[in-house]
Amino acid sequence: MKKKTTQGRKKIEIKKIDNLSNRQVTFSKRRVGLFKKASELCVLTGAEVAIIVQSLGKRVFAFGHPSIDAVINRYTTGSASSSSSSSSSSSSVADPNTPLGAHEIQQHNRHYAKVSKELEVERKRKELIEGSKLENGGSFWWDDPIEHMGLEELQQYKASLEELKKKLLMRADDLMLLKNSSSSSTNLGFNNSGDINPGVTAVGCDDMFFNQTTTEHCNNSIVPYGSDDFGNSLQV
Amino acid sequence: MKKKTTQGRKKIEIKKIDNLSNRQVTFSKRRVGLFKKASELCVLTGAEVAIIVQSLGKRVFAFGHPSIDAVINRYTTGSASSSSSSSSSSSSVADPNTPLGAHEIQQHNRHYAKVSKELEVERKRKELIEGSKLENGGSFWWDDPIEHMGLEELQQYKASLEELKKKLLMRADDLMLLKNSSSSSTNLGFNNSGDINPGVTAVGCDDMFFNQTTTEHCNNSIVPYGSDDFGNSLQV
DNA sequence: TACTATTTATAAGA
DNA sequence: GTCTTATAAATAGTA
Repeated sequence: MKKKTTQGRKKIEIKKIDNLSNRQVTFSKRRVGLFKKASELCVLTGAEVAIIVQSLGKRVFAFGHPSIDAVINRYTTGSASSSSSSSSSSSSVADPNTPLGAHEIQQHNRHYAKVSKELEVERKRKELIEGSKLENGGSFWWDDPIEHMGLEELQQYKASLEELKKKLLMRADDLMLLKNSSSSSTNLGFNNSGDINPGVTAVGCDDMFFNQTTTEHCNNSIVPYGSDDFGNSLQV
Repeated sequence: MKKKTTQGRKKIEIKKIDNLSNRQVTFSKRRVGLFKKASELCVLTGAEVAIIVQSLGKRVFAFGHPSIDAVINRYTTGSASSSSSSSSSSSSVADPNTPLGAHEIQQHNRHYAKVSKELEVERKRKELIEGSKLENGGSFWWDDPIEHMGLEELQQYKASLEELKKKLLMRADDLMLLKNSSSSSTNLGFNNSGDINPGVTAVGCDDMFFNQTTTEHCNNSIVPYGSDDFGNSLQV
Protein backbone atom coordinates (compact mmCIF):
# COMPACT_ATOMS: atom_id res chain seq x y z
CA MET A 1 0.00 0.00 0.00
CA LYS A 2 1.27 3.34 -0.94
CA LYS A 3 1.10 6.30 1.19
CA LYS A 4 0.79 9.78 -0.08
CA THR A 5 4.38 10.61 -0.67
CA THR A 6 3.94 13.85 -2.47
CA GLN A 7 1.34 16.48 -2.62
CA GLY A 8 1.26 16.28 -6.35
CA ARG A 9 1.40 19.05 -8.81
CA LYS A 10 0.72 22.47 -7.53
CA LYS A 11 -0.63 25.37 -9.37
CA ILE A 12 1.96 27.97 -10.04
CA GLU A 13 1.75 31.51 -11.13
CA ILE A 14 3.27 32.33 -14.46
CA LYS A 15 5.94 34.67 -13.31
CA LYS A 16 9.66 34.41 -13.11
CA ILE A 17 10.75 31.75 -10.67
CA ASP A 18 12.91 33.26 -8.03
CA ASN A 19 14.78 30.25 -6.84
CA LEU A 20 17.59 29.52 -9.22
CA SER A 21 17.62 25.78 -9.01
CA ASN A 22 13.89 25.56 -9.30
CA ARG A 23 14.13 27.74 -12.30
CA GLN A 24 16.69 25.49 -13.87
CA VAL A 25 14.67 22.41 -13.17
CA THR A 26 11.58 23.96 -14.60
CA PHE A 27 13.51 25.10 -17.60
CA SER A 28 14.69 21.60 -18.34
CA LYS A 29 11.36 19.99 -17.86
CA ARG A 30 9.45 22.49 -19.83
CA ARG A 31 11.96 22.65 -22.57
CA VAL A 32 11.54 18.96 -23.09
CA GLY A 33 7.82 19.37 -22.96
CA LEU A 34 7.92 22.15 -25.47
CA PHE A 35 9.98 20.15 -27.89
CA LYS A 36 7.73 17.23 -27.51
CA LYS A 37 4.73 19.35 -28.30
CA ALA A 38 6.51 20.68 -31.29
CA SER A 39 7.36 17.26 -32.56
CA GLU A 40 3.80 16.15 -32.13
CA LEU A 41 2.63 19.16 -34.04
CA CYS A 42 4.96 18.24 -36.85
CA VAL A 43 3.88 14.66 -36.97
CA LEU A 44 0.20 15.25 -36.58
CA THR A 45 -0.21 18.09 -39.00
CA GLY A 46 2.84 17.92 -41.18
CA ALA A 47 3.80 21.40 -40.16
CA GLU A 48 7.33 22.63 -40.25
CA VAL A 49 8.67 23.93 -37.03
CA ALA A 50 11.85 25.46 -35.78
CA ILE A 51 12.48 26.31 -32.20
CA ILE A 52 15.44 27.93 -30.61
CA VAL A 53 15.66 28.11 -26.89
CA GLN A 54 18.32 29.82 -24.95
CA SER A 55 18.55 29.42 -21.26
CA LEU A 56 19.83 32.18 -19.10
CA GLY A 57 23.02 30.23 -18.81
CA LYS A 58 23.57 30.80 -22.51
CA ARG A 59 22.96 27.26 -23.42
CA VAL A 60 21.16 26.95 -26.69
CA PHE A 61 18.79 24.22 -27.61
CA ALA A 62 17.24 23.88 -30.96
CA PHE A 63 14.54 21.87 -32.53
CA GLY A 64 13.69 21.71 -36.14
CA HIS A 65 11.68 19.84 -38.65
CA PRO A 66 12.55 19.20 -41.34
CA SER A 67 15.55 21.08 -40.11
CA ILE A 68 16.10 24.18 -38.14
CA ASP A 69 17.99 25.81 -40.89
CA ALA A 70 15.47 25.00 -43.54
CA VAL A 71 12.69 26.60 -41.60
CA ILE A 72 14.69 29.58 -40.51
CA ASN A 73 16.04 30.08 -43.93
CA ARG A 74 12.65 30.10 -45.41
CA TYR A 75 11.48 32.49 -42.82
CA THR A 76 14.31 34.90 -43.27
CA THR A 77 14.33 34.82 -47.00
CA GLY A 78 10.66 34.61 -47.60
CA SER A 79 11.56 32.35 -50.47
CA ALA A 80 10.44 34.56 -53.31
CA SER A 81 12.13 37.73 -52.31
CA SER A 82 14.73 37.61 -54.97
CA SER A 83 15.76 40.97 -56.13
CA SER A 84 18.86 42.00 -57.91
CA SER A 85 22.21 41.79 -56.24
CA SER A 86 22.89 38.98 -53.91
CA SER A 87 22.67 35.59 -55.35
CA SER A 88 20.53 32.80 -54.20
CA SER A 89 23.34 31.40 -52.19
CA SER A 90 21.15 30.54 -49.35
CA SER A 91 23.46 28.40 -47.43
CA SER A 92 22.10 26.65 -44.49
CA VAL A 93 23.59 27.89 -41.36
CA ALA A 94 23.73 24.86 -39.23
CA ASP A 95 26.27 25.75 -36.69
CA PRO A 96 25.50 28.59 -34.39
CA ASN A 97 29.13 29.46 -34.46
CA THR A 98 28.94 30.22 -38.10
CA PRO A 99 28.09 33.84 -38.55
CA LEU A 100 25.52 34.91 -40.97
CA GLY A 101 26.85 36.25 -44.17
CA ALA A 102 26.04 39.70 -45.31
CA HIS A 103 23.76 38.23 -47.88
CA GLU A 104 21.67 36.46 -45.39
CA ILE A 105 21.38 39.52 -43.29
CA GLN A 106 20.38 41.53 -46.25
CA GLN A 107 17.84 38.97 -47.14
CA HIS A 108 16.62 39.07 -43.67
CA ASN A 109 16.23 42.76 -43.71
CA ARG A 110 14.50 42.67 -47.00
CA HIS A 111 12.20 40.10 -45.69
CA TYR A 112 11.42 42.18 -42.72
CA ALA A 113 10.70 45.17 -44.83
CA LYS A 114 8.56 43.12 -47.09
CA VAL A 115 6.54 41.72 -44.27
CA SER A 116 6.09 45.10 -42.76
CA LYS A 117 4.80 46.35 -46.01
CA GLU A 118 2.43 43.49 -46.30
CA LEU A 119 1.10 44.25 -42.91
CA GLU A 120 0.60 47.80 -43.93
CA VAL A 121 -1.38 46.72 -46.93
CA GLU A 122 -3.28 44.29 -44.86
CA ARG A 123 -4.24 46.92 -42.39
CA LYS A 124 -5.44 49.23 -45.06
CA ARG A 125 -7.44 46.54 -46.61
CA LYS A 126 -8.98 45.84 -43.29
CA GLU A 127 -10.01 49.43 -43.00
CA LEU A 128 -11.57 49.33 -46.39
CA ILE A 129 -13.48 46.30 -45.41
CA GLU A 130 -14.57 47.85 -42.20
CA GLY A 131 -15.77 50.88 -44.01
CA SER A 132 -17.73 49.21 -46.69
CA LYS A 133 -18.71 45.90 -45.32
CA LEU A 134 -22.28 46.96 -44.98
CA GLU A 135 -22.76 46.70 -48.64
CA ASN A 136 -22.46 43.01 -48.80
CA GLY A 137 -21.85 41.69 -45.40
CA GLY A 138 -18.16 42.31 -45.35
CA SER A 139 -17.17 39.66 -47.76
CA PHE A 140 -15.38 40.39 -50.96
CA TRP A 141 -14.45 37.36 -52.82
CA TRP A 142 -11.89 39.21 -54.88
CA ASP A 143 -9.95 39.86 -51.78
CA ASP A 144 -9.30 36.25 -51.28
CA PRO A 145 -5.64 35.63 -50.93
CA ILE A 146 -4.58 34.28 -54.24
CA GLU A 147 -1.57 32.77 -52.65
CA HIS A 148 -3.54 29.79 -51.59
CA MET A 149 -5.36 29.13 -54.77
CA GLY A 150 -4.75 26.27 -57.02
CA LEU A 151 -4.49 26.55 -60.76
CA GLU A 152 -8.12 26.00 -61.48
CA GLU A 153 -9.21 28.27 -58.75
CA LEU A 154 -6.95 31.00 -59.96
CA GLN A 155 -8.14 30.81 -63.48
CA GLN A 156 -11.69 31.02 -62.35
CA TYR A 157 -10.70 33.86 -60.13
CA LYS A 158 -9.20 35.68 -63.03
CA ALA A 159 -12.24 35.15 -65.16
CA SER A 160 -14.40 36.46 -62.38
CA LEU A 161 -12.30 39.53 -62.05
CA GLU A 162 -12.54 40.23 -65.72
CA GLU A 163 -16.24 39.84 -65.71
CA LEU A 164 -16.44 42.13 -62.76
CA LYS A 165 -14.35 44.63 -64.59
CA LYS A 166 -16.69 44.52 -67.52
CA LYS A 167 -19.64 45.04 -65.30
CA LEU A 168 -17.98 47.92 -63.62
CA LEU A 169 -17.24 49.57 -66.88
CA MET A 170 -20.80 49.26 -67.96
CA ARG A 171 -21.93 50.53 -64.67
CA ALA A 172 -19.59 53.43 -64.89
CA ASP A 173 -20.91 54.32 -68.27
CA ASP A 174 -24.39 54.26 -66.94
CA LEU A 175 -23.38 56.49 -64.15
CA MET A 176 -21.66 58.90 -66.37
CA LEU A 177 -24.58 59.12 -68.64
CA LEU A 178 -27.13 59.53 -65.98
CA LYS A 179 -25.32 61.85 -63.77
CA ASN A 180 -22.09 63.36 -64.73
CA SER A 181 -21.52 65.43 -61.67
CA SER A 182 -18.29 63.95 -60.57
CA SER A 183 -15.95 66.41 -59.05
CA SER A 184 -13.18 63.99 -58.71
CA SER A 185 -11.00 62.92 -61.51
CA THR A 186 -11.35 59.32 -60.74
CA ASN A 187 -12.58 57.43 -63.64
CA LEU A 188 -14.11 54.12 -63.03
CA GLY A 189 -12.82 52.59 -66.15
CA PHE A 190 -9.86 50.39 -66.48
CA ASN A 191 -8.32 52.09 -69.39
CA ASN A 192 -5.99 49.28 -70.03
CA SER A 193 -7.73 46.54 -71.82
CA GLY A 194 -5.21 43.93 -71.06
CA ASP A 195 -5.72 40.92 -68.98
CA ILE A 196 -5.59 41.39 -65.34
CA ASN A 197 -3.27 38.55 -65.13
CA PRO A 198 -2.02 36.17 -67.74
CA GLY A 199 -1.11 33.62 -65.19
CA VAL A 200 0.66 32.98 -62.04
CA THR A 201 3.57 30.75 -61.60
CA ALA A 202 5.02 29.97 -58.32
CA VAL A 203 8.24 28.59 -57.22
CA GLY A 204 7.75 25.08 -56.20
CA CYS A 205 8.32 24.15 -52.66
CA ASP A 206 10.89 21.54 -52.42
CA ASP A 207 9.53 18.56 -50.74
CA MET A 208 11.20 17.78 -47.55
CA PHE A 209 11.85 14.51 -46.01
CA PHE A 210 10.50 13.99 -42.67
CA ASN A 211 13.35 14.57 -40.41
CA GLN A 212 13.96 16.00 -37.11
CA THR A 213 17.06 17.41 -35.63
CA THR A 214 17.62 18.48 -32.19
CA THR A 215 20.80 19.69 -30.77
CA GLU A 216 22.09 21.43 -27.82
CA HIS A 217 24.74 23.95 -28.39
CA CYS A 218 26.82 25.14 -25.60
CA ASN A 219 29.48 27.68 -25.56
CA ASN A 220 32.00 25.26 -24.30
CA SER A 221 30.59 21.96 -25.23
CA ILE A 222 28.06 20.29 -27.36
CA VAL A 223 25.64 18.02 -25.72
CA PRO A 224 23.91 15.68 -28.07
CA TYR A 225 20.29 15.56 -27.43
CA GLY A 226 19.01 12.09 -26.92
CA SER A 227 16.37 11.36 -29.44
CA ASP A 228 14.57 9.28 -26.93
CA ASP A 229 13.69 12.26 -24.93
CA PHE A 230 10.97 13.12 -27.25
CA GLY A 231 11.78 11.38 -30.46
CA ASN A 232 9.82 8.37 -29.41
CA SER A 233 6.68 9.94 -30.56
CA LEU A 234 8.22 10.54 -33.90
CA GLN A 235 8.32 6.98 -34.96
CA VAL A 236 7.06 6.92 -38.45
CA MET B 1 -27.23 18.45 -13.53
CA LYS B 2 -25.31 17.87 -16.62
CA LYS B 3 -25.59 14.93 -18.80
CA LYS B 4 -22.63 13.52 -20.57
CA THR B 5 -22.55 15.64 -23.64
CA THR B 6 -19.25 14.55 -24.99
CA GLN B 7 -17.07 11.59 -24.60
CA GLY B 8 -14.20 13.80 -23.68
CA ARG B 9 -10.72 13.71 -24.94
CA LYS B 10 -9.64 10.60 -26.68
CA LYS B 11 -6.19 9.27 -26.92
CA ILE B 12 -4.73 9.68 -30.31
CA GLU B 13 -1.79 8.15 -31.98
CA ILE B 14 0.97 10.52 -32.90
CA LYS B 15 0.86 10.07 -36.61
CA LYS B 16 -0.21 12.28 -39.42
CA ILE B 17 -3.88 13.05 -39.29
CA ASP B 18 -5.52 11.91 -42.46
CA ASN B 19 -8.59 14.06 -42.47
CA LEU B 20 -7.69 17.48 -43.73
CA SER B 21 -10.06 19.52 -41.67
CA ASN B 22 -9.21 17.62 -38.56
CA ARG B 23 -5.60 18.26 -39.33
CA GLN B 24 -6.23 21.95 -39.69
CA VAL B 25 -8.15 22.13 -36.49
CA THR B 26 -5.48 20.27 -34.63
CA PHE B 27 -2.86 22.49 -36.13
CA SER B 28 -4.58 25.59 -34.91
CA LYS B 29 -5.20 24.29 -31.47
CA ARG B 30 -1.79 22.88 -30.95
CA ARG B 31 -0.02 25.84 -32.41
CA VAL B 32 -1.70 28.02 -29.86
CA GLY B 33 -0.81 25.57 -27.17
CA LEU B 34 2.77 25.46 -28.28
CA PHE B 35 3.10 29.20 -28.25
CA LYS B 36 1.55 29.36 -24.88
CA LYS B 37 4.00 26.83 -23.55
CA ALA B 38 6.78 28.81 -25.04
CA SER B 39 5.63 32.00 -23.47
CA GLU B 40 5.35 30.33 -20.13
CA LEU B 41 8.83 29.01 -20.48
CA CYS B 42 10.04 32.51 -21.20
CA VAL B 43 8.30 34.03 -18.27
CA LEU B 44 9.05 31.32 -15.77
CA THR B 45 12.69 30.84 -16.53
CA GLY B 46 13.66 33.96 -18.36
CA ALA B 47 14.69 31.93 -21.35
CA GLU B 48 14.75 33.31 -24.83
CA VAL B 49 12.71 31.48 -27.34
CA ALA B 50 11.99 31.74 -31.00
CA ILE B 51 9.54 29.55 -32.81
CA ILE B 52 8.65 29.45 -36.42
CA VAL B 53 5.78 27.31 -37.54
CA GLN B 54 4.70 26.74 -41.07
CA SER B 55 1.42 25.12 -41.77
CA LEU B 56 0.98 22.98 -44.78
CA GLY B 57 -0.89 25.88 -46.27
CA LYS B 58 2.39 27.71 -46.17
CA ARG B 59 1.28 30.16 -43.65
CA VAL B 60 3.92 31.12 -41.20
CA PHE B 61 3.47 31.81 -37.57
CA ALA B 62 6.25 32.97 -35.41
CA PHE B 63 6.82 33.48 -31.78
CA GLY B 64 9.73 35.21 -30.23
CA HIS B 65 10.98 36.56 -27.02
CA PRO B 66 12.51 38.99 -26.71
CA SER B 67 12.09 38.96 -30.46
CA ILE B 68 12.24 36.37 -33.12
CA ASP B 69 14.97 38.14 -34.92
CA ALA B 70 17.06 38.58 -31.86
CA VAL B 71 16.97 34.92 -31.01
CA ILE B 72 17.52 33.73 -34.52
CA ASN B 73 20.30 36.15 -34.94
CA ARG B 74 21.98 34.91 -31.87
CA TYR B 75 21.54 31.39 -32.98
CA THR B 76 22.93 31.98 -36.39
CA THR B 77 25.77 34.09 -35.23
CA GLY B 78 26.52 31.95 -32.29
CA SER B 79 26.92 34.80 -29.94
CA ALA B 80 24.91 37.37 -28.20
CA SER B 81 25.42 39.99 -30.76
CA SER B 82 23.32 43.01 -31.14
CA SER B 83 20.01 43.63 -32.61
CA SER B 84 18.12 42.71 -35.66
CA SER B 85 19.10 45.85 -37.40
CA SER B 86 16.14 47.38 -39.09
CA SER B 87 12.91 48.40 -37.55
CA SER B 88 13.99 48.83 -34.02
CA SER B 89 13.72 52.39 -33.07
CA SER B 90 12.98 52.60 -29.44
CA SER B 91 15.87 52.52 -27.11
CA SER B 92 14.23 52.16 -23.78
CA VAL B 93 15.96 49.29 -22.17
CA ALA B 94 14.42 48.68 -18.84
CA ASP B 95 14.56 45.03 -18.13
CA PRO B 96 17.89 43.25 -18.25
CA ASN B 97 16.14 40.25 -19.61
CA THR B 98 14.67 42.14 -22.46
CA PRO B 99 17.53 43.76 -24.31
CA LEU B 100 15.25 45.08 -26.96
CA GLY B 101 13.09 46.85 -24.50
CA ALA B 102 9.57 46.29 -23.44
CA HIS B 103 8.44 49.01 -25.70
CA GLU B 104 9.43 47.24 -28.82
CA ILE B 105 7.96 44.03 -27.61
CA GLN B 106 4.79 45.80 -26.90
CA GLN B 107 4.74 47.08 -30.38
CA HIS B 108 5.26 43.63 -31.67
CA ASN B 109 2.47 42.39 -29.55
CA ARG B 110 0.17 44.99 -30.90
CA HIS B 111 1.21 43.99 -34.30
CA TYR B 112 0.50 40.44 -33.51
CA ALA B 113 -2.85 41.15 -32.03
CA LYS B 114 -3.86 43.13 -35.03
CA VAL B 115 -2.73 40.64 -37.54
CA SER B 116 -4.30 37.83 -35.64
CA LYS B 117 -7.57 39.58 -35.67
CA GLU B 118 -7.22 40.34 -39.29
CA LEU B 119 -6.59 36.74 -40.01
CA GLU B 120 -9.63 35.87 -38.05
CA VAL B 121 -11.67 38.28 -40.06
CA GLU B 122 -10.15 36.97 -43.21
CA ARG B 123 -11.11 33.47 -42.35
CA LYS B 124 -14.64 34.39 -41.53
CA ARG B 125 -14.94 36.32 -44.69
CA LYS B 126 -13.76 33.36 -46.62
CA GLU B 127 -16.36 31.21 -45.02
CA LEU B 128 -19.01 33.68 -45.93
CA ILE B 129 -17.79 33.69 -49.44
CA GLU B 130 -17.71 29.97 -49.68
CA GLY B 131 -21.22 29.77 -48.41
CA SER B 132 -22.82 32.52 -50.39
CA LYS B 133 -20.90 32.61 -53.59
CA LEU B 134 -23.63 30.87 -55.45
CA GLU B 135 -26.38 32.47 -53.53
CA ASN B 136 -25.52 35.87 -54.78
CA GLY B 137 -25.39 34.50 -58.22
CA GLY B 138 -25.16 37.51 -60.44
CA SER B 139 -26.76 39.98 -58.14
CA PHE B 140 -24.28 42.19 -56.42
CA TRP B 141 -24.89 45.51 -54.95
CA TRP B 142 -23.29 47.31 -57.84
CA ASP B 143 -25.89 45.79 -60.06
CA ASP B 144 -28.61 47.65 -58.34
CA PRO B 145 -30.55 49.78 -60.76
CA ILE B 146 -29.28 53.27 -60.39
CA GLU B 147 -32.25 54.66 -62.10
CA HIS B 148 -34.16 54.78 -58.90
CA MET B 149 -31.49 56.20 -56.73
CA GLY B 150 -31.58 59.58 -55.20
CA LEU B 151 -28.71 61.94 -55.49
CA GLU B 152 -27.20 61.06 -52.19
CA GLU B 153 -27.59 57.43 -52.82
CA LEU B 154 -26.00 57.82 -56.16
CA GLN B 155 -23.01 59.61 -54.85
CA GLN B 156 -22.44 57.00 -52.27
CA TYR B 157 -22.86 54.42 -54.92
CA LYS B 158 -20.26 56.09 -56.99
CA ALA B 159 -17.85 56.27 -54.09
CA SER B 160 -18.32 52.62 -53.48
CA LEU B 161 -17.59 51.84 -57.05
CA GLU B 162 -14.44 53.84 -56.95
CA GLU B 163 -13.28 52.07 -53.90
CA LEU B 164 -14.02 48.82 -55.55
CA LYS B 165 -11.98 49.87 -58.49
CA LYS B 166 -9.08 50.67 -56.27
CA LYS B 167 -9.28 47.32 -54.70
CA LEU B 168 -9.38 45.61 -57.99
CA LEU B 169 -6.37 47.47 -59.17
CA MET B 170 -4.49 46.49 -56.07
CA ARG B 171 -5.53 42.96 -56.60
CA ALA B 172 -4.30 43.06 -60.12
CA ASP B 173 -1.01 44.40 -58.92
CA ASP B 174 -0.76 41.60 -56.47
CA LEU B 175 -1.32 39.11 -59.18
CA MET B 176 1.28 40.72 -61.35
CA LEU B 177 3.74 40.78 -58.56
CA LEU B 178 3.25 37.21 -57.77
CA LYS B 179 3.66 36.24 -61.33
CA ASN B 180 6.81 38.23 -61.74
CA SER B 181 8.44 37.24 -58.55
CA SER B 182 7.86 33.61 -59.05
CA SER B 183 9.74 33.29 -62.25
CA SER B 184 13.00 34.21 -60.70
CA SER B 185 15.46 32.31 -58.60
CA THR B 186 17.47 29.58 -60.11
CA ASN B 187 16.49 29.98 -63.66
CA LEU B 188 18.45 27.32 -65.35
CA GLY B 189 16.48 27.90 -68.42
CA PHE B 190 13.39 25.98 -67.65
CA ASN B 191 11.13 28.85 -67.10
CA ASN B 192 7.67 28.28 -68.27
CA SER B 193 7.79 30.98 -70.82
CA GLY B 194 7.09 30.30 -74.42
CA ASP B 195 3.61 29.63 -73.40
CA ILE B 196 1.11 32.25 -74.26
CA ASN B 197 -0.74 31.51 -71.16
CA PRO B 198 1.74 30.27 -68.65
CA GLY B 199 -0.94 29.08 -66.37
CA VAL B 200 -0.71 28.78 -62.74
CA THR B 201 1.44 26.55 -60.75
CA ALA B 202 0.55 25.78 -57.26
CA VAL B 203 1.37 28.24 -54.68
CA GLY B 204 4.85 29.02 -53.77
CA CYS B 205 6.17 29.24 -50.34
CA ASP B 206 6.28 32.91 -50.17
CA ASP B 207 3.67 35.00 -48.61
CA MET B 208 3.61 34.91 -44.92
CA PHE B 209 2.48 36.76 -41.96
CA PHE B 210 4.76 37.88 -39.30
CA ASN B 211 3.31 37.05 -36.01
CA GLN B 212 4.80 37.54 -32.71
CA THR B 213 3.33 36.97 -29.37
CA THR B 214 4.55 36.75 -25.91
CA THR B 215 1.81 35.66 -23.65
CA GLU B 216 -1.00 37.61 -22.25
CA HIS B 217 -0.71 36.56 -18.67
CA CYS B 218 2.53 38.28 -18.21
CA ASN B 219 2.10 41.13 -15.87
CA ASN B 220 5.58 41.90 -14.87
CA SER B 221 8.08 43.72 -16.90
CA ILE B 222 8.48 41.59 -19.92
CA VAL B 223 5.36 42.07 -21.84
CA PRO B 224 3.00 44.71 -20.69
CA TYR B 225 0.30 43.62 -22.99
CA GLY B 226 -2.95 45.25 -22.14
CA SER B 227 -5.55 42.60 -22.42
CA ASP B 228 -7.98 43.48 -25.13
CA ASP B 229 -7.14 46.94 -26.17
CA PHE B 230 -7.06 46.05 -29.76
CA GLY B 231 -9.48 43.33 -30.52
CA ASN B 232 -12.49 45.42 -29.90
CA SER B 233 -12.76 47.24 -33.16
CA LEU B 234 -12.28 44.17 -35.19
CA GLN B 235 -15.20 42.24 -33.97
CA VAL B 236 -17.41 41.63 -36.91
C1' DT C 1 -16.74 28.64 -31.43
C1' DA C 2 -17.80 26.35 -26.52
C1' DC C 3 -17.87 22.34 -23.74
C1' DT C 4 -16.30 18.09 -21.28
C1' DA C 5 -14.30 13.96 -20.38
C1' DT C 6 -9.89 12.46 -20.73
C1' DT C 7 -5.23 12.39 -21.65
C1' DT C 8 -0.88 14.81 -20.81
C1' DA C 9 2.17 17.67 -18.66
C1' DT C 10 4.40 18.75 -14.50
C1' DA C 11 5.37 20.75 -9.49
C1' DA C 12 7.06 18.74 -5.48
C1' DG C 13 9.37 15.34 -3.42
C1' DA C 14 12.33 11.16 -2.73
C1' DG D 1 19.51 13.44 -14.06
C1' DT D 2 15.17 9.50 -12.49
C1' DC D 3 11.04 8.02 -10.60
C1' DT D 4 6.59 8.89 -8.09
C1' DT D 5 2.29 11.01 -7.28
C1' DA D 6 -1.32 14.16 -7.11
C1' DT D 7 -2.95 17.75 -9.61
C1' DA D 8 -3.05 21.37 -13.14
C1' DA D 9 -3.42 21.99 -18.13
C1' DA D 10 -4.07 20.77 -22.74
C1' DT D 11 -7.02 18.99 -25.98
C1' DA D 12 -9.99 15.29 -29.10
C1' DG D 13 -14.42 14.80 -30.16
C1' DT D 14 -18.80 16.81 -30.17
C1' DA D 15 -23.00 20.04 -30.11
